[in-house]
Amino acid sequence: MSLIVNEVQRDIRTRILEAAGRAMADGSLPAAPTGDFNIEVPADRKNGDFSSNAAMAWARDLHRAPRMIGQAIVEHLDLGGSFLQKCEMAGAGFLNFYLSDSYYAAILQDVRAKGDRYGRSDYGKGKRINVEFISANPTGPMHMGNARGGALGDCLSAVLDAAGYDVYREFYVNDAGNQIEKFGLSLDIRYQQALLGEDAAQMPEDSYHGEDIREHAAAFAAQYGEQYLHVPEAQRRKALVDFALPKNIALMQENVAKYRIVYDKWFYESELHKGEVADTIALMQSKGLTYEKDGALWYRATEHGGEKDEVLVRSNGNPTYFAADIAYHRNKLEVRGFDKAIDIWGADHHGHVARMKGALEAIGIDSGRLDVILMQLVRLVSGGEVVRMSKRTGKAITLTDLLTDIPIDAVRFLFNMREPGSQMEFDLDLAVEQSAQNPVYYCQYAHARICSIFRKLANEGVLPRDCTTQELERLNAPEERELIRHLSALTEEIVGAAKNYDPARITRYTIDLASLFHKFYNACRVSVEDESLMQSRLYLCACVRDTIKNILTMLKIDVPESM
RNA sequence: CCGCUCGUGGCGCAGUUGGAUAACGCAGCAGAUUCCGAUUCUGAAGAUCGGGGGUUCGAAUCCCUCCGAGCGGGCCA
Repeated sequence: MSLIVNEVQRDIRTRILEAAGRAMADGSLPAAPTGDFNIEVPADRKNGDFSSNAAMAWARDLHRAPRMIGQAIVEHLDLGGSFLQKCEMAGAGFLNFYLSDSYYAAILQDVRAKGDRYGRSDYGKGKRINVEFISANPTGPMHMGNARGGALGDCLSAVLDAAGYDVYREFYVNDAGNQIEKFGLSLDIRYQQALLGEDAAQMPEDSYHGEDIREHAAAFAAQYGEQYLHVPEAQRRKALVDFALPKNIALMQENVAKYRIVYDKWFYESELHKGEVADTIALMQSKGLTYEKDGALWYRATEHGGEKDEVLVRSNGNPTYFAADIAYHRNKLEVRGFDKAIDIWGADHHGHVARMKGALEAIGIDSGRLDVILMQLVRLVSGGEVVRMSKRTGKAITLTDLLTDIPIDAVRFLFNMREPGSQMEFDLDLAVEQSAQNPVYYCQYAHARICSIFRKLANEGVLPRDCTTQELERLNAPEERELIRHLSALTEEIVGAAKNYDPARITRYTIDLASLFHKFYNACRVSVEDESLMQSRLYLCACVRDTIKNILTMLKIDVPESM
């Protein structure tokens, strides 16, 4: 990856080292081995475009005051043939480097040359990553946690893809185990109640009490009448589950599609129960990781960092969710051979993380290959107050409700404005607002405004043309420089978002880009007499337009040319 | 009781492997502009970075401790 920003940083590093070498050679600095140092972008632009702490970092190695070392480096520095214009020492010994005009022109030419690939990199080196997200229980409607998980998981996947990973999106369908039995039981009782009256059967405390269960049962009763009342219980429940589960899964797939998420795979837990769960349990037994107690099979978790031992197979013979999950992760990392698995879970599952990783280690899989992103829950806010129930249905707000009320663009963007671990509020009023207050609208508007400039000038007979480096170097107003510097940071920003599993960096980057564009727009008129300057500014506009388009397209958000 | 996550102006939040005067937006105050698309800009004010200790040239960031919030600690998932 030949990023101009990275090249300059590497260049600064070698030039500092060369200068230090010369200073040591002529006795300005004592000759001694020196440690590591940083090149960074200072928070305050007054301190240069790049800054190094070399003089401070070496103070101890060389037994000299930081400022004295810095002075010697500056005096021996050779900036010939670089994008660097000058270097000054400041503060406690910082070496501040200033970029030359040619750097800014080079950035713009780079953006245009890369076109719709600008921002992409090969940082991830094609490593295969499985990102599993949403993975809602198919026993009921999807909720707000699934909404955030969907926006986060899909945009994170997009970011990882742009950073050069081979990304595989996966939805884990828990269509087996305890909760399915509970689902069948709940449907069964509602079915009997539907036909025989409310008193026919009692719903246990821990069954599913949602209205959706009643609706499924009623639909089933309407279709089959009483014919299932007199068959064995197990057969009746199976028929009910076979009736309702596909409907729930279909609804999930419908919602997910509306959300613009395309999964590479819907992985059914039931597939694992055809052998892999048993194999995994057998593997654990063969490794001596288990023992029997009270008729159940236990895993010695305490010997692998756990706080207490865990049940793998219940005394009734059914494997636990934990056992299936071990098999599932073994499937991802060993059977299918992904380099890495990323799971997005609700924060309430955090207790499961250490258990899961411990179990992977115990069966010989490097637990570092599993990363779990814990996501805090979301509260919906409207009119400054927390909203719990849907106004229309009077029931808890589902993902379906959200997607019918709020534009998908807003949902995808706004759920990615905070890092996953922070608990956030989702402002329903803001999400539908068509104004600069709404961050998505603000970013889309910047793009539309640029398109409008091109349209207007085209009507006047002005068509954009290529610009020479000298022309682009004329873009030296502070607003133009800020904007170009921000453009140059995109690739690094995407890599940073990938490294930290935090797509919020990209939404923030885009807001800043739009904001810097508006500042430029107000300070520097594009349509001016000076043809050469106008073309340079059009060139900059095109770079901003294409960059916004690249990002929004990456996040699967509409990029309107007018609005 | 134990464990995990988190505490940054009135509100919402940024702060990368420790770096320069803790950034930005909203509300509010004073003013300018209202010209390519419904704006935008400038200035002032506002923070003991939850409290206290420690590590060092240097801490919002790392360590300890206390306070507060949220969530966990099932043969639930």
